[in-house]
Amino acid sequence: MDIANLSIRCRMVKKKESIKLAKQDWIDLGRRVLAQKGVDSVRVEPLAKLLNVTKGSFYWHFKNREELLEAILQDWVNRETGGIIERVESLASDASTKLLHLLEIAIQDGGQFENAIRSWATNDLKVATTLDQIDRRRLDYTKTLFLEMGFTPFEAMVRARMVYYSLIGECTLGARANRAERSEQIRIEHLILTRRD
Amino acid sequence: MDIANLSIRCRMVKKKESIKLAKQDWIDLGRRVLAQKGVDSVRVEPLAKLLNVTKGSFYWHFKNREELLEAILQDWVNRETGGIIERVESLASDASTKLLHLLEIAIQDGGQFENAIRSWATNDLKVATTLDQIDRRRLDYTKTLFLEMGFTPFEAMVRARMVYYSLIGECTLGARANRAERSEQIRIEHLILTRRD
DNA sequence: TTTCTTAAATACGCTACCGTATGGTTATAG
DNA sequence: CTATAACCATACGGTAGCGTATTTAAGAAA
Repeated sequence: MDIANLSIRCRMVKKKESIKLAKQDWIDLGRRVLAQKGVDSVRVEPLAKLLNVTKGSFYWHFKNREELLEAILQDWVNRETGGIIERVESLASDASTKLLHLLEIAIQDGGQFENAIRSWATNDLKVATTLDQIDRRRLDYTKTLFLEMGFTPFEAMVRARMVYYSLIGECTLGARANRAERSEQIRIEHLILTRRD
Repeated sequence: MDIANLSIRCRMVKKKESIKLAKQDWIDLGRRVLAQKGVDSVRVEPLAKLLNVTKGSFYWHFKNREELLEAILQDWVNRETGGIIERVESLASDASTKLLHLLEIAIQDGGQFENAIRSWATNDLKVATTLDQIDRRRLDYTKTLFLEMGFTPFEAMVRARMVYYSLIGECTLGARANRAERSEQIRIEHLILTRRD
């Protein structure tokens, strides 16, 4: 995943016969750079170079760099809505199985993008509150699963946090181990978290 | 914890009668800025301003910015060695109690510094491998605790990861809740993780 | 006191990036 | 066929930060 590969012009036809860019093209590229290099690397001139245009283009679509960053964040929120939770809900009926699916499918892109957002959030209050809302929503959902299993509210919350910590941890430490081992690990995690006194 | 408060000259005597800086002074300040603002904010001229000197001083102590960053990382490794693990070992005798202490004392500064290192590691291979070694050491230690409790190696490893994920997660999501609730949460986590079939 | 060493100031050139102003090109509506 | 809007290039002035070269100051050593 070289950063050079990010420069693929979407909607390009031939060699010199390029089509006009749209706002979304900048946002998409910005999202990838954010995921790989962090916010501080999302800069307009380098982005323009990757898109094979000059920044004249950028400043037609955006007021300034800040506006792009906001757009990237908003774009993430939109993608997140209707994400994992909905997919899990559509896959199973009982809470325990839903939890298992949650553990299985949560990590998709290795969490690079989420990590980038998290570290971005430490220096930007707006991002922090946005991320906090997402976290809360996911935690609440996970908590309901444990509530459905009959745990008390407090026990459900603690377990929900442990699930969420596991998911974040997997991203943070990077996907380790092979598929088979990971699958077995998930089975045990699921067992530990759903076991009663 | 304003960043302005970082500029306190250590080893300053009077008002204009300042003593020469040492390499460590730059490293200390660099570490704090790293924790609060991330690697990309550890820059020599701003640092110099915070220390009330010019960068002429910096380039006497360090070859370049890179050398400071390496020093900060190494400084962290040194501090880490002889850190939490040793303290836990000195506090208790049986594995289960050690685990409880580990859950209690692990998060100290809110994990800001560790978070900064983790996000730094995504863009720097040397940092990544260093961090990986630390992670491995901590995971291995936690695993031995579960082994002492009689779990199988695989079960011990999974549980060790869950512990470590919880610790990282607490840092990542930021210290939430009050002391009492947090204490109760730890008690339950400990229970969940040590319970057998 | 003179000399040597360490620490810091000053001045400089250089690069990366921001944002603006202005003008050019292309597609398309009338 | 022309006029307008959308899109982009070019050129500019400005700031922040890197690293170097040279000079200055102050304490230790001689």
